[in-house]
Parts: sequence; structure tokens; C-alpha cells
Amino acid sequence: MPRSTRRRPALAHPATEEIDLLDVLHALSDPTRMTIVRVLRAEPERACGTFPVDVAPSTLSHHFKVLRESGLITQREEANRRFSALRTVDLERRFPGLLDTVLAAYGRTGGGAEARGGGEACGGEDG
Amino acid sequence: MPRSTRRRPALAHPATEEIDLLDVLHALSDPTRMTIVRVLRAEPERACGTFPVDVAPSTLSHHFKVLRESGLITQREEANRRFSALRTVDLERRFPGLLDTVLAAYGRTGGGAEARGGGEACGGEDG
DNA sequence: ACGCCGTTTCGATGGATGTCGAACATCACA
DNA sequence: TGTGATGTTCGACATCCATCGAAACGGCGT
Repeated sequence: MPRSTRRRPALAHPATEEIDLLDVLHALSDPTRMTIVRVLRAEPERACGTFPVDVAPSTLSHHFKVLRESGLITQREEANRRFSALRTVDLERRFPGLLDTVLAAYGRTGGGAEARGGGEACGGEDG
Repeated sequence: MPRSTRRRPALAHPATEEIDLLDVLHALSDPTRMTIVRVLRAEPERACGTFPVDVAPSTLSHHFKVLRESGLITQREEANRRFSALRTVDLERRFPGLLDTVLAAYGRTGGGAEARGGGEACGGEDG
């Protein structure tokens, strides 16, 4: 156990082999969550409150919980901030090519030539 | 009134360019619908009532409607039967590789049972 | 120590969704 | 024309879900 005496239940994430495809698909079928995943794909990690989404903090927290429990993201605590990161390696091992294909597909739907090819330009309005 | 013409409103399907990724993902996130899609992938087309799912006819009809309106399948009327088929070409053009990747991923999730035409192992996983 | 800030949890709420049974429509067939 | 098979529509219902506001929690800065 780590030295930090956190009261929080240590943010349960599903194991790689327990990630359910239908849960992942469901998590991805929401616009807010899809935006989060897309942003996260272009950055190693990011604090919860800095995403370019337009919902209340409590709603955002709910979405992060759904994403985390579906196995799409991990969340790490640092001070009073919580950083989220895509579980790209786990996802790739569990469902090879899935994340890539879905995100590329959304790139076509959402506007076309953005958030692809390992570039950046994901933040939008973040400072 | 004319009887040779069909009273049915000709089953509206979305155009290829109008297929929404989030709708597709949502449609795919249901076990029953995933089963339907998986079966359909191994056959050119199939009558509605012949799918290895364990739900009431009205429920099945609802799922077909969701699949059709999301752009995943087409439905063709022949006599009093309705045949469904995957829109593989349209899907491939709209979201290259998506269907393939998702279905392959579900093959892993299902516990090793691949989607075949037989459909004996398909039932029982719906809600 | 106190208060601020980021985040989560709780409770509530309106809307979407999966499910069913019953009734209806259409076609094939005798 | 009547019956059976196939599938849809409707109404109802329980559940899930996205959303919000208010309150609580925890660490950091002043």
C-alpha cells in the first residue's frame, strides 16, 4: 500500500481482462464523454476541470465515473486535483484497434481533420 | 384503395453520409442488438423472426427499428416477411474498419464464441 | 487556523429506453 | 373467405441516465 493515507476508496478500475465491450461502447455513445476521450487521446493526462465541455461539475464527475468504470480511463490523484488518462495500452491489448478506429470515425463525423495523427490541437479553449 | 402498393411508409433509413457515430455506438451497446448485428455479419440477410434472441416479438421489432434508424441495417420486405441486412458497404465507406473492429472485439468479449451462421451459441446473452 | 478551490456525493427531476401483452395489418394457403 | 404465420403499433411500466443544485470533503495558500 502506498504511503499516502487516503480516505478515498482508491478509485476502482476494472482489470484489463474485465473490460466489457458493451460498456465501452455505451460510454463512448455520449457526446460529452466522447469529447473527453478525444481530448485525452492527444494528451498523456489532464485535470478533470480543464476539459472543453459545458456541463456542471457534478455532471462531469458522473461522466468520469462512467468512463473509469467502463475501463476507458484511469484517474490519478495529485493534491486536490484528479488527473485522467486514457488506458490506451490496456484497451489496445483488450480490443486491438478499437479506440483508434472509433476515434478516427468520430473525426470524420465531428468535423474531419482534427485530433488525429498524433498531433494536438485538442484543448480548444484551455489556457 | 390500391392493394398492390404497400401501405407501409417504406422503412426510412438514414443516408450513408448521415449515419451518426454516436447513434451507431449506442445501438451497438445493447446485447440483443449486438447479437443481431453479429449474426447478420455472417449472413447476407435474415428474416426478423429467425434470430437467436430471447425477447418478445414487439421488443425485437423495437430493436430492429433502433438498428435501422442508426444506419446499421437495412430492411427489405418480401411478402409478409421482413429481411434485415447489415449495411456493410455504407458503414465501411462512412466509418472505415469500424464494424470489423467492433465485431472482432466482441468476439473476444463473448468468451471465445465466434459469430457464425448457426446461431446456437448466440442466445442467452440478451437482457 | 481559516477560507478558497477543485472535486465528489447526494437528492431530485425530466426524458430516454428496454420490456411486455394485446390488438392490428398483411400475406400465404386451403 | 377464413385461418395461421409473421411482424408492427400502441399503451403501460420499471429502470436507467444525463443533468442540475446544494452540501461535504480534502489539500493548499494566505
